[in-house]
Amino acid sequence: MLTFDTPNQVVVMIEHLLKEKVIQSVKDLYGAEVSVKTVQIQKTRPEFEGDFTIVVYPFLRLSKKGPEQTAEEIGNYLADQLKEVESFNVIKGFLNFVMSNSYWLAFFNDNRDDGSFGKVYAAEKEAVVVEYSAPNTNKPLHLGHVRNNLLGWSVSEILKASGRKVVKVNLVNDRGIHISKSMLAWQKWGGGKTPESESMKGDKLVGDFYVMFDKEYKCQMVELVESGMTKEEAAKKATLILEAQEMLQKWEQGDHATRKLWEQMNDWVYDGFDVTYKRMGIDFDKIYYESNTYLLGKKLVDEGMEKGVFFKKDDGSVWCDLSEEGLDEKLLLRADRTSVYMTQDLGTAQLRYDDYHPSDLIYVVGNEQNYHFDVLKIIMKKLGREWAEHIHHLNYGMVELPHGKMKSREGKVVDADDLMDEMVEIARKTTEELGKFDDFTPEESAKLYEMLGLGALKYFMLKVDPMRTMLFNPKESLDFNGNTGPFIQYTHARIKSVLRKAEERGVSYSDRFELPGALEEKEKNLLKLLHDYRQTVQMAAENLSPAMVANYTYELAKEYNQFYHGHPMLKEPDENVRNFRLGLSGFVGNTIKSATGLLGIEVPDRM
RNA sequence: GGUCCAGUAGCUCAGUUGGAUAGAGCAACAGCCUUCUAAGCUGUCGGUCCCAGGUUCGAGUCCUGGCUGGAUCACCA
Repeated sequence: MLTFDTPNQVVVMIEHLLKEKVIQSVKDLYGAEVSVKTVQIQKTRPEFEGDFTIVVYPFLRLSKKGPEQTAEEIGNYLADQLKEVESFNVIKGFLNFVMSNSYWLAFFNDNRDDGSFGKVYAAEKEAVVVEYSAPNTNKPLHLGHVRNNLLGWSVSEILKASGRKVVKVNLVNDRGIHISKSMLAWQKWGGGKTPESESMKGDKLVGDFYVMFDKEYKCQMVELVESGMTKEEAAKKATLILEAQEMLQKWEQGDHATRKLWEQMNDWVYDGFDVTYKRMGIDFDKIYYESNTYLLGKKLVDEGMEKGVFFKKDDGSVWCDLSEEGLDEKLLLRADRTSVYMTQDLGTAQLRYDDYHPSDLIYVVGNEQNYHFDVLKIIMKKLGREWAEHIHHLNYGMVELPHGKMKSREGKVVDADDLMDEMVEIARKTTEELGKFDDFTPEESAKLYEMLGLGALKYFMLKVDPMRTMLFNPKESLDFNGNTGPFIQYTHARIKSVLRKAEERGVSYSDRFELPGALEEKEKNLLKLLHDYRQTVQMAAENLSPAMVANYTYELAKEYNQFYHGHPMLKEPDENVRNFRLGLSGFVGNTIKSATGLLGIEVPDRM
């Protein structure tokens, strides 16, 4: 999705070297040019001997020889020229290279203690702006926001680790007709209730009034329909909606009392959101408020009128004609001059561009808004903003529940706070059932449960490709075994435990190693996986996909557990082998910590 | 109806720009704790990669057409 403007020089990998040599070998052997793209390098499948594999089928046209012979010739060429290549074998059109032990050992020795292994912090000058969360001030955060927040935060961290400068921004949807609804409900039926008087989180209190409004509004509509109105008429004529509209206009005119109420209720909500964000572990570099940007949006609408790209209808409403693009007409300003969603987003996009002149603007927003972002891009381009080309909509699928969908207006949602509570509670129960660590203080235990519960939740949400609609089944999703966050956390704790024991026994394993003999299969597998980490981070950044990091981390943890099972360390008599395995464990531990860090998952030293 | 997205084991999901015999976890069943953490490891069972064509040395992956599911096409945000 994102392309790298500056090729990454810091991460020079053996794959690149192999590629270059293959291109050269084809040139020298067959006198033909091949592009970088046609050279495919992949990891050798476990059932064959080798570390890297090159597919030679694409070169047969040039060599005018059979696959085996071509592979043999290229293999000889590379084995001759690269000291890192130990040997090679050919199976059909597949050329498998075995890298030398000294290559793997050098990789191991050079990187195992590097705390920033796999990450590249050579920041570009221009930032990438990532918007996520974008809450609505009258709805408490729910399951959908959880996916959004985790995705946005993690994508930002991954981009940073890949060498980009990132600005994390939130856009608070703090104005509009929906806000008037909860304000009106509070005025009418609130009886002066406050978060303090009710001992409630502010966002929950305001959310309740929003639900209350909707309920009463529906009652009014039913009455009107019974008195002979059509449904559409009733929806427009109900006194509650008329009052809400009047309130919105008062707000836009800056009416003192209305503004004051609005500020007070918003403050309640922000206090509530802060608690949720903090617990979730996400943060922002900058917060935009729509109440500050919608006026800029209106200016852009005026600009569009002057440029003749928008037009006005008889009632005074302003529209943009998108029929050339195969779309409809889009409303930008109501007849009463109040702004709509698109107006605000035009303004925020402009403001954000002016603030940072970013190379890319990423919007983490659900896929139900694909149309909105298509339109946003088109309109910005019509206004002559060339940078609109760099707007990316990172859309993600909805989170569905086993029994139908969530409906926030009816209050049928999986609330983010409740969900976190539940996960942490399960972590507590599970740990207690396993009978672990009676020596933990209550504070230490609480911290561990929090880590595990949230780790399970985060991993569950992030391991799935963002594009997919995912199913959240509370019963099955809250598992702590298998492909889960706690499994990875457990692996880390296990590694730390061994290293702790080694230290207690005074075993030092910090030297560079010269390993006698060959690496064992599991050891080699681990080295290969660790070797992949840098590439995984880069790919995850390009694809804006935390799922790639999550799945990589699982593979690594799984491979380590297999290694752990069959390879003693502290009891290994050969000191050199023992120390190598301890060093390898440390390397894996560091990498797990680094990778989970990109996902916002903390790993404990004991569990 | 138009547009966009998805469809892989009973369930939840992996599957880097097309590459070798499509992989995990859960569930089910059978094993492994006096030995560095059993939240682990090993094994068994489980597949028409939605269907049909096409492209080519090669298709889960690309193209076309269907089928199924979801989203969207608001003076809600």
